[in-house]
Amino acid sequence: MSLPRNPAEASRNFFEEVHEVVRLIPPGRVSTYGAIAHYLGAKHGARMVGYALIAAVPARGLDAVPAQRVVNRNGLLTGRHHFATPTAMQEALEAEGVRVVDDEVQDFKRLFWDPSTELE
DNA sequence: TCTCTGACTGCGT
DNA sequence: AACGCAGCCAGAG
Repeated sequence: MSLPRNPAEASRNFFEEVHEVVRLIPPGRVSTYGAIAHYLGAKHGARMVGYALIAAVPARGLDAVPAQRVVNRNGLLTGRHHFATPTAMQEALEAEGVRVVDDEVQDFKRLFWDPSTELE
């Protein structure tokens, strides 16, 4: 599309894309900021994906945007501090059957869900 | 308008 | 293998 867009609208659109991808992550599976950024064309840094989630949860809610399923490339729950409580992210994951020990997703390599591969 | 910081990642030393 | 640096873009002071 060649419609002129304001910067504010462009970033809002990016947020929407992130929300949609995160929503596609199956329960009990996890993905990473970098994988999502790569799937969206890697135009935006992986940081922007995380930044989008900060706005995503308060706006759409954890039910609409399961942000707990997005961790960093090491499988660490780096964003737990942004949840209601420090343990909310871990509890949400464990409720789906994902084992979390010391802020680290167990069996991360097996549970990893890459949108570029799984979603085609 | 400039500067700093941040739910990150990959590459070079 | 470990550490440091730069790139990514947006929002706050």
